[in-house]
Amino acid sequence: MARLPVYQRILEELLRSGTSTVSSELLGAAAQLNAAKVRKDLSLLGSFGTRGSGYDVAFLVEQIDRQLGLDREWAVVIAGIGNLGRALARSQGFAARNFRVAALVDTDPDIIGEQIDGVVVRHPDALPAIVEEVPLAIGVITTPGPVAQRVADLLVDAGVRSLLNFAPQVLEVPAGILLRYVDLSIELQVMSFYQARQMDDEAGASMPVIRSVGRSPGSAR
Amino acid sequence: MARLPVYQRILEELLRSGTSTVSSELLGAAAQLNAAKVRKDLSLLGSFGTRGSGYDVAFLVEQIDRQLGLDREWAVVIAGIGNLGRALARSQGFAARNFRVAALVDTDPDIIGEQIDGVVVRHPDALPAIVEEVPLAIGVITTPGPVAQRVADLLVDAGVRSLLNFAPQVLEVPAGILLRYVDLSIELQVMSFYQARQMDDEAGASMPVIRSVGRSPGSAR
DNA sequence: GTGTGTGAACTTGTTCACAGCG
DNA sequence: CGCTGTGAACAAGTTCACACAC
Repeated sequence: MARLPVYQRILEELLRSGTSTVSSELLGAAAQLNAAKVRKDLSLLGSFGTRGSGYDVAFLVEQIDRQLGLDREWAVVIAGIGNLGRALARSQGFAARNFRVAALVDTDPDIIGEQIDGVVVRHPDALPAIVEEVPLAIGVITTPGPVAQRVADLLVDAGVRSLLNFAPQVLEVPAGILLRYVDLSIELQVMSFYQARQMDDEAGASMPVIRSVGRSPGSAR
Repeated sequence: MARLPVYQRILEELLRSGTSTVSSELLGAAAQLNAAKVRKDLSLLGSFGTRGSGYDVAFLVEQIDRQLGLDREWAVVIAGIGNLGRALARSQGFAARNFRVAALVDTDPDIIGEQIDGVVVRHPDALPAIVEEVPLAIGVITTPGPVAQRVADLLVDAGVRSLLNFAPQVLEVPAGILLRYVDLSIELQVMSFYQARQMDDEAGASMPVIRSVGRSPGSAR
């Protein structure tokens, strides 16, 4: 369920602020969804709530972590060390959780050998060798579009099972490989779509309907 | 509809390769969804297909562009000129379509004044003045989490109607403001969730194929 | 009383299947 | 005859409402 990471973030925030118990109502408010949805979601992890008081925050975090597979460490490889790849390599999003940037690859000889946060950039040809050191779980593609497919193939051949694609390119991967797109251009287009509709609505209707367009993390989100 | 930008990308690819007509079956295969879905989606833009032959690629692109509001230019402001903000400012995702990076803001005095692709970084206090020059449509938040809410408030006050948030922070905005999250940490967690399940399943038999595009949003997103 | 867990109603989105147009 | 457009069946996801545990 795509909402679990959202709950998680909120729960950790609560933990830091010293709250030990939370109701579905509260959690829902923070996640901007209703209490029933929260309860349904959490109930399918098991019955962890206490009727009358709510959920134990620390325990819930632990359960969600386990469910998300965050009790293991995941080795991440970033392919394409341009502006975006560099930014991601340094990003806190990886470091904060059990994701470790284990490898960086690029084809540019000027970039190979460079160190980013202690990880050396290597040539994609080294992927088989890299995998022998550390089994890579997740590949992040931040190359230009035209080479993205080739890179994806290399990563899959090297044994990577999940790909997160930032390149503006629809990729083909074998069945069984998990593929997600994070596409800036698509995000922007979706936004302009809603905004255009909003403007049209305002121009057209004599009774302007305030349309609160829902947020959506992940499915994205 | 969140799939329109995906169709668009494929259609433009087809245009470049000189294809002038396309069936729902083909488009579906390229977008990794079935033909019926494609037809349903396209039918609610109007009846643009020709029975027996398919859709005219160029015409379809134009219709989708109009529907997505890409026939107008959208002024984008990026708030938070760190690694990610810089990468996005230089990104092709903006330049390629009718999104123009009209302003960059940051609070760091060392960064203010810097030029990125011809746009000068200014202080957020200048937002009202910036809006007077160019009405800003979309705000992109690439600040650290803790200041994201403040920045969002500033942007909304300045008249920005849509926000794309890269900060690891759940934001609150007034009704009527469109808010989307692109959260690396959440993307990774979703991946590890599926991958963990996949590993667990492999004791069993099935190989689930999970593919997803964009996000979410939505309430997801 | 308070807040979970869950069946049952409802809504939204997807797939099927086929009539009808080019 | 091929492929669209669409109603009708189906599935998934969301909300409601309430019994019941604490």
